[in-house]
Amino acid sequence: MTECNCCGPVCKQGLCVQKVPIFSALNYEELVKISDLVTHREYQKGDMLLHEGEKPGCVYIMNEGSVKAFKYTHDGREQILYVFAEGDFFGEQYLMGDKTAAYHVEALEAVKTCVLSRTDFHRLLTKYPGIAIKIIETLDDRLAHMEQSLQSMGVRSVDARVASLLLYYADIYGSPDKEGILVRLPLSREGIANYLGVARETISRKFGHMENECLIRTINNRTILVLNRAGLAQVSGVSK
Amino acid sequence: MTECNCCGPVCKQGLCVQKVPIFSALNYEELVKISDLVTHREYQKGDMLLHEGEKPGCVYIMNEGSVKAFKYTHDGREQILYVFAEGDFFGEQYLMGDKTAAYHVEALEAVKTCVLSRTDFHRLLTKYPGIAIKIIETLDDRLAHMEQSLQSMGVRSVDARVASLLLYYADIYGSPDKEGILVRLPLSREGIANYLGVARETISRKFGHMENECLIRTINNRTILVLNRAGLAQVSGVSK
DNA sequence: TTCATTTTTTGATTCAAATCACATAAACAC
DNA sequence: GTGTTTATGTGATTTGAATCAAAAAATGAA
Repeated sequence: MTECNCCGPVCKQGLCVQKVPIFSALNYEELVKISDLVTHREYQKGDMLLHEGEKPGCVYIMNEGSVKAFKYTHDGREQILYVFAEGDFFGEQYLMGDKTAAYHVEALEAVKTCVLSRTDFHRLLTKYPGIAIKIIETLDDRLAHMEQSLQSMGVRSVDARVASLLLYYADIYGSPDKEGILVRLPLSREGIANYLGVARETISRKFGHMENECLIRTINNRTILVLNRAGLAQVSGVSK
Repeated sequence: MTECNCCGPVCKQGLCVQKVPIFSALNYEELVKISDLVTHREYQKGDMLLHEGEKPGCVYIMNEGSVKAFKYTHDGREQILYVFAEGDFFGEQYLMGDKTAAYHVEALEAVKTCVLSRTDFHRLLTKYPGIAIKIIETLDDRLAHMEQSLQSMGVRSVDARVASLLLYYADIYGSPDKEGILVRLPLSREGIANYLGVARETISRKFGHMENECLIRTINNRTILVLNRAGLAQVSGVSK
């Protein structure tokens, strides 16, 4: 990890905090004030931003790149809980009480973050209730997403879970292409397996099966082409 | 559902909103003010408080009894997401944007709630940032709990999941007894199955197995005695 | 109490995914 | 490029939980 000096006049011009939805309620002047409170950090792929059990004392706001948040299960496997990308934030849990981080956070690629100290963050919330409300909204969204995941995990078939994850990635990371939607996956097969809580081999087999059914085409390890979005949606919604 | 008139001078004496952790940052006068904004509702077992897809326009604060929040999966099964009891709140998601309820909420027994309108709630958040911060904390806790559940669902064996749910119930609903911890379960076997996302029969078998191992004793359909807490913890933590 | 209804338990069978054991391919460093 | 390492794919087998089908208990009402 390296402290970068991208801030100062240059950054304020671009106003990196502008990217962050939780600050969207603020006007330009307020954003400038917040920029002053923010420091920046850069990480390489594989670097740890946070370890489970630590007490970081600051909020991380994702500026560039993506990270995975995960825990190890008792039998030593990695369970991925979130992938955070540009505009997402994490670490707010530890600012209030004296809680420690509930998961590890590791860079999936080169990453730039904006960092706000515990005290500054707290002060901001008190001064600008709009930010707090934005955060509540974001947390509610995240919660809704977790609820959705929990529902998938608990009840739906693995086929459905894989299909619905692919649809989700297609929506957020996909770009239209002549034959379908080109999707750069944020995670490897193994990562996807760890996220869905299934075996790596199972993902291979499911992808293979979907390819036979002409729902997708794998381009390389990190890229797939969604050929039949409706078909995937069918699989994701109708458990067989 | 019936509107109750328990409020007025009598309620203010008892100050029902006092029970609610999200208002714990406030002083007595502030609590009294909020009491004025709150209306009360009562429900019978089986009554619906909220339907998925509705836009209720108010926050529900649990005063007495318990409710389950659930969705139906595509294959028609019920997936329970939460059991809310005294002091919990829900419905805040719908106050911000124009979102609709993400789940059904049904009374598990006789229930009393405090209800705050969308606008009053919003006004409170803006006026008392402390409440917003409390809510952020609560949502973070809830999120942490979901993360935990998601992790269990995805990776841990069913034995471990059952054991960890029993431990959780023992901690929040249990009372010490000469032989162990007496636990009144908030859900039936079927409810537990729907919460964990497994078949009802599987819960029966797991309970039976745990009884053979002298970890628990079933008293009746809704009550169990935890005989060996450490043993349960062992099962919950060590996947075999 | 007794009866009816609902909930739970138990057994037999099926099935989907995990695991194990490699083969193959892709990514990366030099 | 070549070789090395890491990631992915495939087959054979095992396994744990779902499902199907009744039986037995518990609960609730009259």
